[in-house]
Amino acid sequence: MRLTRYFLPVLKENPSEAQIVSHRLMLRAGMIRQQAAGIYSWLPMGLRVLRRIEQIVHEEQAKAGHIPVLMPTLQSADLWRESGRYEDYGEEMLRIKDRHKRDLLYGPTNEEMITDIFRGNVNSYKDLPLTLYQIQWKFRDEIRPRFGVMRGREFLMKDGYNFDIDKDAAIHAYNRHMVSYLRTYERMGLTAIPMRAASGPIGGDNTHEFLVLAETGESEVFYDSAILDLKLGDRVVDFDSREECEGIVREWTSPYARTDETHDEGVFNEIPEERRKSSRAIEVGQIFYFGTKYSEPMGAVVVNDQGERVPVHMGSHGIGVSRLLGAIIEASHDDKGIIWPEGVTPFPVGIVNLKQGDIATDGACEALYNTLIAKGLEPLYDDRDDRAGAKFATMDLIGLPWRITVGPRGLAKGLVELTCRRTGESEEMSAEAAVARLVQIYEKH
RNA sequence: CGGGGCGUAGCGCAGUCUGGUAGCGCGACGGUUUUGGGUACCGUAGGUCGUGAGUUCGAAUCUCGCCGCCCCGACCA
Repeated sequence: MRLTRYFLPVLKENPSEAQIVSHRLMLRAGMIRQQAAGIYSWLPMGLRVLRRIEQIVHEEQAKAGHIPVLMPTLQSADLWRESGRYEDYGEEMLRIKDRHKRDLLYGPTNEEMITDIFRGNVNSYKDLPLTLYQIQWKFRDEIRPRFGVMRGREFLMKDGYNFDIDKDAAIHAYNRHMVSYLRTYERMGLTAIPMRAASGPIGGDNTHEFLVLAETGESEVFYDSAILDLKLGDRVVDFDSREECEGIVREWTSPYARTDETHDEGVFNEIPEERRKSSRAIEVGQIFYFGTKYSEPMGAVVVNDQGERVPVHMGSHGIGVSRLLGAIIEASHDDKGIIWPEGVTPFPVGIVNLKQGDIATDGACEALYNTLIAKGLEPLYDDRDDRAGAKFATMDLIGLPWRITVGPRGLAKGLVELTCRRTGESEEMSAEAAVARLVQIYEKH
């Protein structure tokens, strides 16, 4: 993409509405604009990252054997009356009436709807296990939205629902989700710690939240620092294997890690002191097993291998997709701007032309631009007629992990400069070598 | 919802106390200059001062209502 043909409205100054760093940077980097309290438009740069995150979620869900669907944002109140949550959910649920005065609501979550789909179409244990998920906009009418997309009222969420014949099978689904979530966050460059949590309005006993450590987090967490050393890395996981999933879950849930809601000072104090940590953290996902809480009242039953009608065991699982942008920026930025991890960056690399209008630099940039596209690494090419300083400042702000600087000085020696946003380190090399290096870096992402 | 604050040009702000018809910086646009970290100078455009009513010869400024936004708290992916 050429910057002169793109839509990237960056701000030099901090908008007064934004308090925390991720919110400020998302506004300044031209990613989002607020339309109402807790409701945002996504501009091209923000949308690109949002789509990257969605793509990673989809890919990891597919590996775990989960099936994508898409349910509407508006739901009939009748479904929620069946589960009893229409009354229970409270003011946070946005209620709407259509022209026939029928009660609708903008879905804050979809347990009822997915259960309705299930009960109308699945009758036999032979169709289990089944896990359906979607990535869809939700609305929760927070009393006080804040922190930009981290605590918006409208938010994009991956929500998934597993249907299993019994508790053992459903626990495997729970474990499978934990493993796939760990992989998902890792690919986004995040360290997300699974922590025993409280279940809230979804219900159920078995639940973990995934938390990213950050000073601006809304949760207070306590953990054994040993958990930070755990990595899934390139490990190939057989998601059908109960033993393997259970083993990974055991490994990740053995070190102490809890939110303040479930924190136990006594158990915590048994950890060696140097590993005893507390911090603020951002919740970026949660998984639940809640058994037959919805299937029983809503009649989601299947016939088992004995010919008996039994309610299915269910769980649900969420990833805060739009919130993740904020969480990633909170975890990865400096005083100049955002630093995107390679896995989610809107563009893999930026090209800075230091002398726009110069035949040699323009030509070198064009060639580099086309070569990178041909390699599947679409660059953001700053082809504006502007000062070097202004171009560098924009690149630093929007946070592309790599930058290639092309100027007459280097070109005279046949060299360009490859700069790492995270470390600030630069290296002069031929354009071919820079392309080869980038191809190598992005092979993993 | 309780407490606090704010609403003036795209962004950041001054002007409000003490009424006289709107200004600064950045940005945008045009030029000259400059050219490896937001260059300098000249010029141009852009505002029904959130909104409605009232007071007044006259309201960004005073009064009342309404709307919106931000911060702290309780609540939440």
